[in-house]
Amino acid sequence: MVTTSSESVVVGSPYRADCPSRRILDRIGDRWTVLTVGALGDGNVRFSELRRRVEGVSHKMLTQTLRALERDGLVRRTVYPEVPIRVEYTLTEAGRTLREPLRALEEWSITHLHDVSTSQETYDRTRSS
Amino acid sequence: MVTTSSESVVVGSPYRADCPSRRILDRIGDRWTVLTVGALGDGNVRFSELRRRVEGVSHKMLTQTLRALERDGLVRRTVYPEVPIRVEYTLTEAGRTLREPLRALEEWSITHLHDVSTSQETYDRTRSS
DNA sequence: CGGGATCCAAGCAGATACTG
DNA sequence: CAGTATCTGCTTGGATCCCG
Repeated sequence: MVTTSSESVVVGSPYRADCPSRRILDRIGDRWTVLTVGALGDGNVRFSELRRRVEGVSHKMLTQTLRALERDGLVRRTVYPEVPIRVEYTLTEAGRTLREPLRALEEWSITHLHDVSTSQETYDRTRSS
Repeated sequence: MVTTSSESVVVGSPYRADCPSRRILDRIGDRWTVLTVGALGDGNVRFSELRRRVEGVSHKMLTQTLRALERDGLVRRTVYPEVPIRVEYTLTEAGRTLREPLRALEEWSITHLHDVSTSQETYDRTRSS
């Protein structure tokens, strides 16, 4: 449990349960969030197009993810009342700044893909059988 | 950095469901993984100490996270057969390289903490009641 | 002390159906 | 086309007990 002392909480310690930056980490660390932000790129992207780009995402999950991102102020939603209706999503300024750290993570993944796989295989072989 | 061919990214397209880098992203993007890697820092850290540092993590989750990290080759586990037993965890070389991108994410969170909260409040106010 | 195994509740995510 | 709502299965994760 959190000891509620009168001591003021230091901002930069996400290991504390009460640190709000943890909530942010949870949000942006979400699987579909990472992929959606990446898929948005620079331009305005329609919902259906986004759905095609982020392979495997369900209708529901994409909607939820976009709502959350919009609520966080990272994505702007524009509705064109045409028939049929057209809705486009685009990253806000804040949203764009998020792309850097995410891309860094992505690059790390790609760089260490092979090593990690190898390590996993070794680990599994020395454990099973 | 992955060499891209012409316009579209070849290897680095985690939006495809079959791309293995997605699995990595899922793993390292995990809530406890991020916090655990951060909590490990530079030194050798005991299980119980780790549990204390990563506030809120359950016994089970910490174990699972550490197992996964060990399997990925990002964490080394050392057992000292004393009484009582002592087990220390430390980041491997590969594990240390992961800290940079994760720290970038963490910093982003801290930097944008206020903006995101404000945006959320505004969003909620204009929707409910 | 570290950690595996089990049980069970709660939250998450997919499928489906319906609206503007 | 974009989005909401509901229903439901399934995964997740916490609590607990036991073992080395």
